[in-house]
Amino acid sequence: MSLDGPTMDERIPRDFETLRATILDRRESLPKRIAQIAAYALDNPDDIAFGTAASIAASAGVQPSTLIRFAQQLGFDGFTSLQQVFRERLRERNSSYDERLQALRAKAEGGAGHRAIFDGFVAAASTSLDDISRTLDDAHLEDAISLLAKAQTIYVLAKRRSYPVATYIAYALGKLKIRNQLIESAAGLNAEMIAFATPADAVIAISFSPYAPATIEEARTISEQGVPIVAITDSSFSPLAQFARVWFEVAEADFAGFRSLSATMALAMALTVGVGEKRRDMGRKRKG
Amino acid sequence: MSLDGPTMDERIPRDFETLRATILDRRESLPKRIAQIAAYALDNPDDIAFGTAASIAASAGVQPSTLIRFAQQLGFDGFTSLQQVFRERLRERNSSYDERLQALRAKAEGGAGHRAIFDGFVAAASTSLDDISRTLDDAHLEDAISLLAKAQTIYVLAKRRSYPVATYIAYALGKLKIRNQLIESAAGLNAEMIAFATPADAVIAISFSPYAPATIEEARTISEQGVPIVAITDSSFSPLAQFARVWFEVAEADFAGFRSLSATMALAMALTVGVGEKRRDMGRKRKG
DNA sequence: TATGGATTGGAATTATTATTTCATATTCCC
DNA sequence: GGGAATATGAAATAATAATTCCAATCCATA
Repeated sequence: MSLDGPTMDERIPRDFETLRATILDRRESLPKRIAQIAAYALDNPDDIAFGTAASIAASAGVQPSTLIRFAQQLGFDGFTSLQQVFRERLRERNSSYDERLQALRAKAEGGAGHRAIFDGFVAAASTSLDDISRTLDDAHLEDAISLLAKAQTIYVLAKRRSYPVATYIAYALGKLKIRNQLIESAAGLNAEMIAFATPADAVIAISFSPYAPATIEEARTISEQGVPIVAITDSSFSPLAQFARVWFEVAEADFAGFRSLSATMALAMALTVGVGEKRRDMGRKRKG
Repeated sequence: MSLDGPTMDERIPRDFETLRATILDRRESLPKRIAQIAAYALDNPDDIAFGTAASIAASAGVQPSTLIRFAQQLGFDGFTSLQQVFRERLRERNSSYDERLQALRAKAEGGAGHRAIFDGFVAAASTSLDDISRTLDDAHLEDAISLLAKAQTIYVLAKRRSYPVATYIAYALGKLKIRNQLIESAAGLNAEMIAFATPADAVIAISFSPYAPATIEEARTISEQGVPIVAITDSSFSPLAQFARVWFEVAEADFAGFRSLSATMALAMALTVGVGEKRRDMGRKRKG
């Protein structure tokens, strides 16, 4: 009475991720040889995309007919339509990292419309991330996190272009329930705010060339009070570097006169969440 | 005497880059139809990798036999072996990009130290950028820029996690000498600020789930005043979307509970600089 | 351990696809 | 402008690959 078959309303997977999920889901209930080809398909998706039914079957150690049964069991009408999904997957994943960046840059430079601008910013952000993940020094990261984790209050100091990073740090520290103070210029009370900082506190200062004079001045003042500073800046000649206990050099790529913030943001978040984690560890040790 | 043919020592390109160079090199000396398919091949390498001789030929506007002649002229013995090169390219480039991100994610998940946290944020940012550059709709971008370029004042509305983006937009608009107003909560005068906005202005509103109620309320008020809104949000169900004239869906990857901002930042910068450019064009037309 | 149903292997068949061929058109050189 | 060499189009042919079919095997159940 019950008539199974392709006319049933079982949805046939159109994209690779759905297909993968479907296969994983049914894994247990599949016959031995079908399961064998299913495993092969998930392990060697490229082979499915490029091979012929015969070659794939041979590699997986089954008969071509089994491969077709596998496809049909998933709701496709044959191997060919199953293969389409595997090919689509390769198509959609765009070029290798380098090719991708090259393509973006080319589009950004050659292209006419506003899409080119967008591509330019994406390329700049990618380049910056690439760069920082290669150059970041693990030891500096550890040092900075230790230093900040010990602070009673973390002051965050940044102006102009770096200010968005500062606000994100303040937001994240707040969510992690870490006492912090964003030094903003709005009310003109910076000097007073800074005066409260003691050597038991710490500062995250962010400034890039051309360095906002106010940031540098405030960093000087605060370091003279004996408050340790973690600096994020763009060169070892940066005036910030000389006041800092630990400092990071972050090279952000720019486009259309605006530098990316992606690398700085990633570092800022790592510092923030790192401090949060360290604090939890310290709390546990003290109690335990 | 001179015996041309496949036995000559002309090297047949085995990898895509060599092939590309070879084609570019001979471009001038190729017959019309062969040149036509050569151009098509370099412009649509994916089609060559997956299509059939007939389908490719049709897309390129030539006969299948021409496609084969093209392959032979490059030293291959037929279309099939030429196609191999295009397939190999897809295979290789894919693994490199995937492996890259997977490696980062693996390090982030497996790694012990704080470096793992950092890698996690870099991976999240990369993924987000990757994603947005695939999904961003060019037409929406154009619409949004046109709309904003016409505005007398651009209001920027964002709270909490989105606030850093808003501050960067405000900074960039300021540098481009475009009149703008950041709607901040500090002084509690938001309602008064918003009341100044007219239909001749425009708003960039940014909010992600969980949507800050204040942002939604302010967006509603301002849209009821007839001020057009460009929204950046994370889902078509977002309450922001319903008030917006144009809206962008940006899916940011997250790590350790904090979402990346890299994709949103890239989009924000593209909008800002796009508006700056459009304004300059408009000014030139009016004068000329 | 017999029996029915599901699963599998392998060859036969059908379909699709690459390649070849040949007539026609175009180009280039004398 | 004429003729040879080259290039192109279109259909015929050859090759390759997908699919189907049926007999053999396996497995669970009575």
